[in-house]
Amino acid sequence: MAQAGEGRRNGRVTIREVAEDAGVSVAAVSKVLRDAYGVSDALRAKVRASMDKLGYRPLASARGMRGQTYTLGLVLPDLRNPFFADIMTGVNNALERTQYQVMMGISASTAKLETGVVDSMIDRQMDGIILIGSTETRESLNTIAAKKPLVAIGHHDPSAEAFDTVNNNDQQGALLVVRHLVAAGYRDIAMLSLQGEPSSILSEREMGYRRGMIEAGLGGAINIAHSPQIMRDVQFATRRLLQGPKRPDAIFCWTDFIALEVISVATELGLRVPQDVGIVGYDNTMYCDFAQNSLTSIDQSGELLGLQATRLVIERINGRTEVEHFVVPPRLVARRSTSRKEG
Amino acid sequence: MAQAGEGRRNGRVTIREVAEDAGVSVAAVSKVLRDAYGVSDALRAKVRASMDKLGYRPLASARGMRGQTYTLGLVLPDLRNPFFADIMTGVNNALERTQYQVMMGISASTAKLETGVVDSMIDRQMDGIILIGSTETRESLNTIAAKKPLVAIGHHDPSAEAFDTVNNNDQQGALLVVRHLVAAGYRDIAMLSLQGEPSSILSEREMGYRRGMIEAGLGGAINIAHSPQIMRDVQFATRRLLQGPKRPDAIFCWTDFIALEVISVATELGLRVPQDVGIVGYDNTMYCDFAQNSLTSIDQSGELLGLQATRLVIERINGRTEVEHFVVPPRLVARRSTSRKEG
DNA sequence: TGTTCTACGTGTATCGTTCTACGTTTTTCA
DNA sequence: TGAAAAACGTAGAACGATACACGTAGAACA
Repeated sequence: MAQAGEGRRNGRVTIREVAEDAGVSVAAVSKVLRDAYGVSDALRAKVRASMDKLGYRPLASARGMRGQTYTLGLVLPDLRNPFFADIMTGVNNALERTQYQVMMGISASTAKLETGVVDSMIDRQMDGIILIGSTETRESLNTIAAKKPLVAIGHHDPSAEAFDTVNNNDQQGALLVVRHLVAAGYRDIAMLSLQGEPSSILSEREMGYRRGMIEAGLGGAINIAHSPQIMRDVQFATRRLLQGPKRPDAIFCWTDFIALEVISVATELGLRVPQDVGIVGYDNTMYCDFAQNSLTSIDQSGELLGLQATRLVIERINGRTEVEHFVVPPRLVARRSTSRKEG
Repeated sequence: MAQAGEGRRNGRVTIREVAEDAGVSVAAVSKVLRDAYGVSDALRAKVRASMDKLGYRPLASARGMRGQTYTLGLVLPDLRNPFFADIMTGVNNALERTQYQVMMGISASTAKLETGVVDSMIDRQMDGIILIGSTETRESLNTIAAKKPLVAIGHHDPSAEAFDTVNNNDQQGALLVVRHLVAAGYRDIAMLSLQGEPSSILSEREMGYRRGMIEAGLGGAINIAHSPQIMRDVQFATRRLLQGPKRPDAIFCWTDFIALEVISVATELGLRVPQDVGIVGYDNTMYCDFAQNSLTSIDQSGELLGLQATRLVIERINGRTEVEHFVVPPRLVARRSTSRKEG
């Protein structure tokens, strides 16, 4: 029914045409658009009717010039870890009834790329930014926060003032892992952590691991290996651990899919999981539940994290300035990969 | 050393300040920015120096008002399937040396959400759009293509004129699967396909499966089950297949992680893979290679698909109007989940 | 009836970039 | 050496939505 016709640019209807059609001023239409103060119900209805009739959609670029773009930026470390899908579900749920849209970018877990993605989100006038697993320094984050409302998921900095954080208690999560393994009879517990730019999540998990080991009187067995997120390197690091002089009888891996690879390597080396070696992951992603994996893992409620982060960033867009740090308790989900008894 | 100072809006440096600093006109700076015709090397160097000095970054909203935003939109069906990470790698490689940035959205495999995401990308003036696994009709896609350069990955429509497509030959892929299974001695081969809005990829794969079965003289054993992408439903559908009156001795699953769940259910039912039942996936994602899965799958070169799609969309942005349909041959990667001999 | 207040509408300058139309300088070639 | 063409640079008007500052009508109060 596009009777508008007038549309010059790509057939797009402008706010002017809506105003004309509804017989009101351009500014009145803008107010309806923004749910701003000073619009009667009658006028609102009239304007909405015209918008529907003409199929009007506000142009984000034009809005961005003076106001908001109603876009949030979400930066993921990578697309291979299904844990981020859980976070995304929470974000989408939080955005359900708002007029915000989320756009995602990938940082590939490097500060350089992350900076590039964040800068380009700022250039694109995103109203707020959610950063998952950031590897940037606090100063960088403060710089970003000075420009846009910022919430970091998976970044421990409880004294940060300029941006909010949303986390599970990673140190406690790692502690739960060690306690669980010790209770199951494992003693030489190694940890396989991520090599690369320092991340506060990982140092928290490593700290929790150390604390747990010391608490159990196993301080002498502390053994942290590091590997990049590349399969070849993970295999290499795992072989080194399992074929070394003092073979660990359990490996705590920093995330699930690394743990799955470790199971794979252990199996190929002729070791039985969980009898010869117990394996634990982190994030409790869906792959843990498959019978062939049955991987013990830590659940950190990704969906809740995403939901809270979104709430926080929108609150900041709406003017909140006091900082808020949200923390979820982790929960251990025991599966076959650590059940020595039944093995 | 931000000597600009003047910056009114959020301390942002504008093109005007760059021009002033470099002692040239605003339009000259714009030309440098766009690599446009009519700029001497000397001027270009001068302007670039000023941009670096002031830390200037063009504002996408302002660019969008008259020109391009240098942003591509990439729509993924979901974040749980690691196959899309491969495509993303290809996209990023193709964008390496350009000034384009990619922003991702999620369609959740439903036409309604997909439309919402695409519309919001058009509102945000993305210069081009890449759609993965679209479930929309050809008319919808034509409507989008009328507004923005469009490339569909994983959407078979060889007679489409308004947009390009990039695919692997899904029918042949499924054919390879059936031939491989038959050669390995399987006969009652079932297929587990996706339930939901019709997708051309799946109908191609189903077609290939049927053709393969008929070709092998197994037309009578054709058996296609459908299940949504929800674990509970996949489990239910798998049990129904494996506990039904005529138990298949092989199951071809439409994507890898569904196949992994099928292995899981089969194992829990006391069936041995591959002896009692052979399992095949599609996409050859990294999980296939894990020893505990060792899943036979079809490789469709996600990285290449992403690279080509990006090339095509940029070509369209630069003016190409003739349609191009790019097809990659699929390749079967045999693993233990179908090797009956050694089992 | 007049005054003040409040709720609601409107006109228009403005945001930062692109790009057209034109002006000026340099090069080419007979 | 002169004319034409090529190369380069500039001014300033758009683009579409926002939000400020203002205008107006009606209610409340005395």
